[in-house]
Amino acid sequence: MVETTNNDIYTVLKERVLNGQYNIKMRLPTEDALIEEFNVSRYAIRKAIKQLANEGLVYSVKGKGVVVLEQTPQTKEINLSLAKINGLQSLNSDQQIDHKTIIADFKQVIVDEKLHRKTSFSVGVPVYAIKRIRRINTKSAVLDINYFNAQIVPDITPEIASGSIYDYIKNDLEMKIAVVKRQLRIEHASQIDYEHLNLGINNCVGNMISFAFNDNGKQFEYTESHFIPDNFIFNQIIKF
Amino acid sequence: MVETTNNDIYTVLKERVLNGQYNIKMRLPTEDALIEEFNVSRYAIRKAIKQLANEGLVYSVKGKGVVVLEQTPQTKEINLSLAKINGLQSLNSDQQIDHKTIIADFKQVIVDEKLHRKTSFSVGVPVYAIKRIRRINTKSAVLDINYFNAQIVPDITPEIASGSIYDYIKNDLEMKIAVVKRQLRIEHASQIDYEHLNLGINNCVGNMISFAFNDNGKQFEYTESHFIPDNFIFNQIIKF
DNA sequence: GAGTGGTCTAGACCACGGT
DNA sequence: CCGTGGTCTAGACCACTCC
Repeated sequence: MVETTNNDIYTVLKERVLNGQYNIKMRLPTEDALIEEFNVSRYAIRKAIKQLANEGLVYSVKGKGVVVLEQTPQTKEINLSLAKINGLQSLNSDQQIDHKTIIADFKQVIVDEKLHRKTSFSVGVPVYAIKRIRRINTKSAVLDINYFNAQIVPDITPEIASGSIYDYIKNDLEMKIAVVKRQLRIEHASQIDYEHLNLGINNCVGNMISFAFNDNGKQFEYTESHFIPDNFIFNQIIKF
Repeated sequence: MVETTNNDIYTVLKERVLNGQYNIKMRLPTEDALIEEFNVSRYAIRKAIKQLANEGLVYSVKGKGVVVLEQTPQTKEINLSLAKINGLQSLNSDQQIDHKTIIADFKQVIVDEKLHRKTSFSVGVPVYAIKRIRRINTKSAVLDINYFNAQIVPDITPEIASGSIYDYIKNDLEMKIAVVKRQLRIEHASQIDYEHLNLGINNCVGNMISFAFNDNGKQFEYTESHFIPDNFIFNQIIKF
């Protein structure tokens, strides 16, 4: 996520926005003024501003200027979490939450027609089918149902699965994860959810479905993450 | 969302990607090749590719090229829905779904400390507090709890609220909506949800919380949209 | 009409991937 | 090493906002 030296411009501007240095006018200085101040080209300035806009901190209006969006407690949190792109994603990659992983199921299967429709892996492809429970603060909070294409992600072991498969992919296989496409739904809890999750009185789960692609454009993973209510927040910013 | 004439490059490339014209190599032509073909500058080409990347259709790799991501039935849907940015958002703005709006509550209140903490509107500000039920296919599917800053969005009437408040804001007030920040959670259903929604056997709701800002950076809306399970899908693309 | 951001061009150098 | 995309500069013109 971090790039060259001129990325510093973004950092400085962000700090100023968060500190409220521009709150009097609710505007950033003009691009020309920033070009002068940082002594860089317009490209560099615009890139920094675009990054701020992507985080929902500012908004550029043609003919007017770059508007600073009101800072509110809630929205500050949103900014933060979006900046770090954490949230549930961390369950798949690096995580800093205190948690424990339990393997409920681990096997290798061949994709049939039914599994094909669900995962969109081709029929006949060998995949690892893994079920894992994530315990967070002594609660079974997430049930991960993973399918990894065994031709692209070979030699997964229960040992690896009990740690981070993403670390294995990145560090051991030295494969680059390019894009993850996600769907999020709310579903009535199924038998398997009741078995593995601490649902309490709730009878629904969140279902985050992920399709992950490597930098050759190949889908190597299909995952359903079923999680219990009241514990997770997803953030999103829509620009008009 | 649409810009200048050279936006056509994006359209052409997108069509080719979706048609599978680049599937043999799983690559786009190099930037230089596209510059030749379209006879434009590198800037224009890169802008078009970036747009494709934002939709999750392609992924640029330094030193390698622009990789086309595998097209699968599921992921195609994701692409589509993201391209149109619909989903639940449509409930706030333009909507094409067959639905009916029922006003359950309509009043004007002054923000107190408690409401301030929830909405992040300043204490003392007059707001419209509106509750609306969205019936979709004869089912009460969504309960919208809106708070609009009455100083920024004045003169809302029940008539306006029974239609589209966003249309009123855009067309009548001629205000520009700049950014909407969203949180999505799954919550145990509350009394008011049971009263107004066709929850069936489910005892949970999705809660989409929206903070909307105009192009002066001012937050003019806080909304909670409570929706029933199994009917809505949210999409997201994460790039690494 | 003056000021501002949005688009676009032409050209340079760098960093990474693959051979 | 070559080819590729990523960053950056300098400068131009256009479209919009606001006085």
